[in-house]
Amino acid sequence: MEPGSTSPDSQARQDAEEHDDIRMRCAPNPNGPWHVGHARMPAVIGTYRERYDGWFCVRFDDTDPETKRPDLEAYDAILEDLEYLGFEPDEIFRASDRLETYYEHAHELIDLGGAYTCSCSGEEFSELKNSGEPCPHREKDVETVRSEFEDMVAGEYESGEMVLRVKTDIEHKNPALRDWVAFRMIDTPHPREEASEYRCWPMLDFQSGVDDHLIGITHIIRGIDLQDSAKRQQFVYDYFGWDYPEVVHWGHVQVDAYDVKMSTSTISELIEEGELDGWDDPRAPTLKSLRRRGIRGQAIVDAMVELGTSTSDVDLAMSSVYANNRDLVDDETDRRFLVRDGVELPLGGSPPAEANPPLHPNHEERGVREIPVGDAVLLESDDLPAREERIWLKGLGCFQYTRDTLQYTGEDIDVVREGDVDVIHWVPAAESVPVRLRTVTGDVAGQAEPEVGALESDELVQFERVGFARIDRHEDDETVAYYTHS
RNA sequence: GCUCCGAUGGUGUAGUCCGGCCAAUCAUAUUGCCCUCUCACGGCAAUGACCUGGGUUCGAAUCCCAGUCGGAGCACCA
Repeated sequence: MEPGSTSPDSQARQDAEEHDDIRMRCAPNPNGPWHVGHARMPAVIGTYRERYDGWFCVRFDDTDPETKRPDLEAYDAILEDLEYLGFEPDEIFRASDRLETYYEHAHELIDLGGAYTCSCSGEEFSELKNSGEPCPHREKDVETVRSEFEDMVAGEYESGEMVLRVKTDIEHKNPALRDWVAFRMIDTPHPREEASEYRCWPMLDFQSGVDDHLIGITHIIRGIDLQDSAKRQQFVYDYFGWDYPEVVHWGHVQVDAYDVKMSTSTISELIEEGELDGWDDPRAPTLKSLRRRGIRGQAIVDAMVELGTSTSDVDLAMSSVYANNRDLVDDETDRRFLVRDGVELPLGGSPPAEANPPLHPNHEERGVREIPVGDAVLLESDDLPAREERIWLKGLGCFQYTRDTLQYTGEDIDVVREGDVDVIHWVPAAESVPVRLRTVTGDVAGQAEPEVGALESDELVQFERVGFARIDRHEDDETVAYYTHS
């Protein structure tokens, strides 16, 4: 996979021929459940794994106990999100379990003359670095560096007092690559008990670079924000005589259809403030939310794979996820009636006592619904007929709106086929069940046909002329459903 | 300031490496028609794009240069 490649298929196929094995990793920072954008990595590497008989692991890069402090619940939340998408990692690592390994490699690097301890303040060093000048610590002898690094590992420095830098090229034309920090001191204990005693933590470029080699990663995909990482890590790989994996950088993903910014910290704050109910609030652009809305993980995965791996930023249209999902569920989803903000109209003219529309128009063998009609129905306000207008109540028959009453005319379906009578959905005013439909833009109240009150939790329905929804639960006074899409 | 990277319809993508088969693929979206007791599913059709300017060439979406626009890094974040 060469940088700039935009053809996942042809590229990966070519790569598969060059390597015995395709080994990839997904390296999340466990700071919360995943938002929609996070699905891209597992979608792509998971699909490649299946396609080329490869391998992938999840490696939690949790090496900053302070600024990017890991959330203990996020480790499992992320694995659940992964499962929802339909993938199981071949192996799971936590960087915070592997500190000793990083220390060993740091020692090795020091002995090779590839690193030095430095007590410059960030500001001081930055100034020197920007003018291409080495700091006085760069020429320390190996013995001193080794002993100072051991003191770092032993926790004998405070945060900010000492770092270990990789000796790269202080005059490199790209300032981003000059003598970068490999280890620093952090006073705050890691939230994981197993790692809480460590104070000397590796930076991403060191940790990730070492791990990618040790784990045998052959292909790395990462964001353009890390486009200098490979060049930085190359210095370490050169010291150790390692070959760097193939790298692809891709741009950021934006998702339309949401008011809420797709950012873990933003969503987290909104939940904190009570603006959102939780990570699975239908208004949140998270995987937990899509799951609760009844969207199949596969629909998301397919949409993500279609985005490819271009280095430019891309917009994911939720409509493409919805289109994929509709394709997946339409055939097996039963139809039901739901009337939002219903307006009650009395019936006259002795209509049938019960309506029996099919559960699915393309599958009559699945049977019919039983909807008692009663003396009055609810219609959506947009569907209200004009005076003397005829409408066809779906599954029931033709009615004419006369003197504030819907009078049954007993006409047959030909009036619809002739095209001058609109077909609309309805529910009985007396026996319908209250429904709260939770949507991306907020909750909507409605009434559904009686059988909806007995549907299993987790069942998907299509409310005719409204859209798909997942039955979430039945509370005392209402059924709660999550709107999937139209 | 220094350093990287990118630019095909509303969105995503194919084609770019190896110039002609591209008056540009497919999907989605939108619109219209057909089917239908749903504004679902299915079928048909329409709309709609190679950032700009130079250069090389018989020929450029594709190669070269410049510009414009956009993104990213230069953290003791990931």
